Amino acid sequence: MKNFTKYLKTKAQVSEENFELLIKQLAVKKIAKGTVILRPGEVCKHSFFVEKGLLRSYTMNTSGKEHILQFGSENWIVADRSSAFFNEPSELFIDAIEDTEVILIGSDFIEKANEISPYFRKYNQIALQNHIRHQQKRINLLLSASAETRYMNFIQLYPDLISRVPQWMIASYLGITPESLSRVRKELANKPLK
Amino acid sequence: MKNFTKYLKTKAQVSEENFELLIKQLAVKKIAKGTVILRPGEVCKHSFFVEKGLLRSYTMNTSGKEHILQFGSENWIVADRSSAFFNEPSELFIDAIEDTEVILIGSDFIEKANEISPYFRKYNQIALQNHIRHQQKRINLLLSASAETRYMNFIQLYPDLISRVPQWMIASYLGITPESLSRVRKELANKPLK
DNA sequence: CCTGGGCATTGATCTATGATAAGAAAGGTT
DNA sequence: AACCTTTCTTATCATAGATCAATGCCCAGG
Repeated sequence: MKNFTKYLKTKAQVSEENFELLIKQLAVKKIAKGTVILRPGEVCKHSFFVEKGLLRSYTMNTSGKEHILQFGSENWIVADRSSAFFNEPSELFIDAIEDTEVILIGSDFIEKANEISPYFRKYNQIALQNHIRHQQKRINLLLSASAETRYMNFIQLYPDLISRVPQWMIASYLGITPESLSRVRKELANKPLK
Repeated sequence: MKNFTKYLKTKAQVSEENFELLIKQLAVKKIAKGTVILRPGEVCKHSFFVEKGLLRSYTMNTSGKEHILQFGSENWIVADRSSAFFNEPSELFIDAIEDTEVILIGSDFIEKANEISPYFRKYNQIALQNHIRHQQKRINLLLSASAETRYMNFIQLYPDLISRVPQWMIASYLGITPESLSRVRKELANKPLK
């Protein structure tokens, strides 16, 4: 829980004593690589704070094709926000790309934390706004940029993920086929300008 | 201010007396068709509640191509949330597609409303979450669906906009060229199954 | 240390959508 | 009504990226 502790104390500015109160609401869980922890139809009852490892959320269309919405490595929170907030059945899968350790954050925790720390509420607000900003950038990229540009953007945004995520998943995140990504990479290798 | 009044009283459950207090913070503004009310580099100091008319927000890349992020007709709020919240320079344009009447909502208003009505804060939260959900759906569509599918989705989601928004703007929203949209429409007209 | 199943690469097509260009239609303005 | 501008359509050609198929690679488990 080291990362999460740090997260709470710095980002949400939770005091030592409040911290003691809060951690009682939490559960830690180990998730083996490949394990699915949320699937369509289920309500997303927890947000998953990644202590260690790597998660992904994705949709699957009727013909079985996956489309990755988010990766979450250490210190990221992965969840279906809509499902959790509105208490609706999710349309997403969430599973583990690596053996992963997560902190389960339920609504009870959120409520308690909101009561206890005014910063927590504020930090949550910031997190939501960041999410919106991030999604907006992604929409804009999808509307305007070529596969190559999107890939370069990905590299810049998530340099650490390049080596941890299989290439076909990156392709899925970018909205192209693995073959296309392979070609894009080849072309980039040839013109190593800069 | 009729629409906005209704909006405040129902969605944010503001009482009559509080309402009187709040409206002092507000300004109404008429915006002629084509007028730009936010441009890149400026900080978005107001959210625009559309009383009547139609706004759009969009980006423009270096070669002058526009990419529409949002339309906002009656009862919608249009703004650059990131710029407003984080007090950063915006990267968006906002302008009027029709002669439009907006309510200017500044941060002073938000703060006051939060003080006065607990529901207001809550409603704001809901609005943010809705925004996220909506963006996520759009990302998923852009990742997975053809131009035709995206267009049909648009029709279903915004039936009223089809007649009010010029077709090339819809194309821009969908991430395709006006010519392509014209083609898509032609094909849809030919196969009027269902 | 073999071996089999994901992954990545590569090549050969195929297809949806882009680019360009031109004409037709639709509005607004005088 | 006549005119000009903007929007929409249509046609042709060009291209990014998809699809299909084959090969090689790697490394995880027996």
